[in-house]
Amino acid sequence: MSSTKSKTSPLGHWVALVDGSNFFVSCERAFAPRLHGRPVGVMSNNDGCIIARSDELKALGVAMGSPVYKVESLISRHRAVLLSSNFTLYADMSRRVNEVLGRFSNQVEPYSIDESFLDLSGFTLDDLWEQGRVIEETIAQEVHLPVGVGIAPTATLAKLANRAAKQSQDAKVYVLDPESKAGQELLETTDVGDVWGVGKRLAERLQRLGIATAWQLREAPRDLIKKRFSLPLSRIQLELRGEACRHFQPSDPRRKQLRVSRSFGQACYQEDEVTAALRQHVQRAAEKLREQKSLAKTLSVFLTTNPFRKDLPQHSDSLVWEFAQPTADTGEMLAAARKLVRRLWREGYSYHKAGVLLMQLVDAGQAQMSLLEESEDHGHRLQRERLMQVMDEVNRKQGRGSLSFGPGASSGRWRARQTRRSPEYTTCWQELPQVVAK
DNA sequence: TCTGGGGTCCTAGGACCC
DNA sequence: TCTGGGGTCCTAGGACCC
Repeated sequence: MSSTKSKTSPLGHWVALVDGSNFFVSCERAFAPRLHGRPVGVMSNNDGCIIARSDELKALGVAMGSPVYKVESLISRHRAVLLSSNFTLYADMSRRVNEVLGRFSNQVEPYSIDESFLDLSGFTLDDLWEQGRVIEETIAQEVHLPVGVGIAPTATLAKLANRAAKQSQDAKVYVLDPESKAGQELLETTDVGDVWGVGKRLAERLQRLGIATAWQLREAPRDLIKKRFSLPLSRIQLELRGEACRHFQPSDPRRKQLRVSRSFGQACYQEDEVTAALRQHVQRAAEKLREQKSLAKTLSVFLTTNPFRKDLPQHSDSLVWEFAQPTADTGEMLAAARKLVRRLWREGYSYHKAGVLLMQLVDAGQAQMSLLEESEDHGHRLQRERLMQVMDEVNRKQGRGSLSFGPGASSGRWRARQTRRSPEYTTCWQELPQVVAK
């Protein structure tokens, strides 16, 4: 994660990966003590499948991604709790974790909602163990979340260290020194498919060549890997050897594309229902775009039937719209999306999901406006920009969707089911936890 | 009845150019 | 009998991630 390719030394380059254990479930538990000690799961957006599991739920054999209807009887038999996902809460908890991490390093890279990389260069091996423990304890005390801390010379090794931390019963912290005996043993007992960046396909190809463990990948001839595989795997091999290839990313990179899509609560047969869903998605996408101060050159709309329903006719398609000029104007995007839906729509299919993608994003500040733009158009554009600002402001203060284009979105078949959502404990005044004195 | 959503990077191959 | 050889740019799709 630094560009220097120095050999590992106790005082060298160290990366920590801090990762929330069963993150979504732990966020729910932080505000609901009744959930401790019980099997708990968090469901995907449409209450469709399980996307987070407590240890107790894992122990019951409920797999990641299981469709809810398939495990429902098991759930009730064991008095397990399933909750709808509450991403507003999880995002806020994630922010709090990163706030704490900022005290331990001036290089913190949030990698996903539940994990962050930290630069811990300069510590000795002993100090690293201690530092890891302090990080873990501080987050437990201040944010009430359990985390695992993996520390190693490179990001790829830190991922493995993090796995080891989680597997050990009590520690929650693991420092991986790849030059040590213990380090070698860890790599020897790790399946190559469990290495970060080695998916199912690559793992199969590697196994056919007799490369079955992380250690064997590390020790494989460079030529073989370079010749037979892609650049990413070649980098992974170097990272396993302790040579950093992945570098710290700026703390808040602008997305290169934005997507908003949802499965419908119930299948939709009417074009106007799907259009209503897309209207919400476009507005949310435009909001995200303005949040990161970008403009989009193109917008794409897609819709699809339910691929699991083999008994129904299938149709899925997408179309791209190119704007005359890069834009972040919700109205302009809605108009484009409407035209695309009209062209995509086919009568007689039961649609299951629709979404919008904003692509070819450019920096709003540096966007090159057409030199031919008349001053009248320019005035109009500024007016629209102010309108968008006001809308964003209101929605930020009053809650998402308070102000929107077109009819309100409170109902409709496409609305996601969210039957068991927890309150927004930390981000909404109306839903603050209440303490009752007796 | 009921199966998530949102990203990134890389590569191959076509179109086009000289 | 003989039918170039590179470049660059773009896009679709694969693979992977959480």
